[in-house]
Amino acid sequence: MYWGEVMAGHVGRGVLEEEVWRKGPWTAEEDRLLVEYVRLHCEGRWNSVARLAGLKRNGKSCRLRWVNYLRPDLKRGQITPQEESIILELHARWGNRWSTIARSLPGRTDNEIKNYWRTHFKKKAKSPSDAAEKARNRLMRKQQFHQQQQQQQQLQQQHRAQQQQMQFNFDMKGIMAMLEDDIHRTPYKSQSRQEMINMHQNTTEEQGYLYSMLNDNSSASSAPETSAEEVLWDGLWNIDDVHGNFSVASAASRFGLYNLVAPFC
DNA sequence: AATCATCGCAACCGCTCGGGC
DNA sequence: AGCCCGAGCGGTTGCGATGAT
Repeated sequence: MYWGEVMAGHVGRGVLEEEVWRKGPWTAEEDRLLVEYVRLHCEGRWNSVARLAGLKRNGKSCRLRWVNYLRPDLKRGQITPQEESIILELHARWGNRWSTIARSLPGRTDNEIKNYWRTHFKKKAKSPSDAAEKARNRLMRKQQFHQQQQQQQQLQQQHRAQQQQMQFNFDMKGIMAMLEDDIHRTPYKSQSRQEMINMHQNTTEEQGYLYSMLNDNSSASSAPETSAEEVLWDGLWNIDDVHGNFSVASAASRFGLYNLVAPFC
């Protein structure tokens, strides 16, 4: 147990008061206080946590503890082979943009993915036949393959899309109502509605790609079979990633989160 | 059994970005 | 326009756990 830097500031009637931030591992009691605070006040304004929650931690530390460890929608346990392949592919595409990669892995944090990469792939990547290079090559081949398939299927999809359009329009009304409710209930700093919608569109593209990638081993031709609607559904489920890391895979825990937090927000 | 090396992960640090004033 | 502050991100560190010798 150790104590961190001393923050000095003028408080009250010009009296210099020293504020000492606690550092190092979190205790169970600190965790309990932080969870209780978030339950009551939701996320955001982390710097006020120290005052309001009775924690001698700075806002940064509180945010990190919540995001990386206490958040109820976190997925525990080892990284699965599927998740590993996603990490490889996305790292090949985006490099060390851990938070971006984490958005495609519901329940996983950027810190967790970063640590996983460092311990599992960084050494391998030093050799000429490094994993990242291979992944990059695979990605190129898949993109070429995907483009060809897209061209072939474009005509077929146009016909199908027309048929689906009517039913889809009907469904979208319900979905948008749900999202409206979701966005309303989950505060997310500096994320305007239009930004979220834009991000949703990007996510939809990514989901389509990931879907094809995950199906690559079992049936290489199955990915292009994925209908535009399925891809859209995946994207819609993951729109929550931009402000809460939610997807179908974490649906159950999400309800747990709302039970814990949302009723108070 | 003791020592050393390695691994895995939680936590910290420094920087950047965006919003408010 | 410039400054300040809060939040988020990627890089790094520290330490306990585990395995090898």
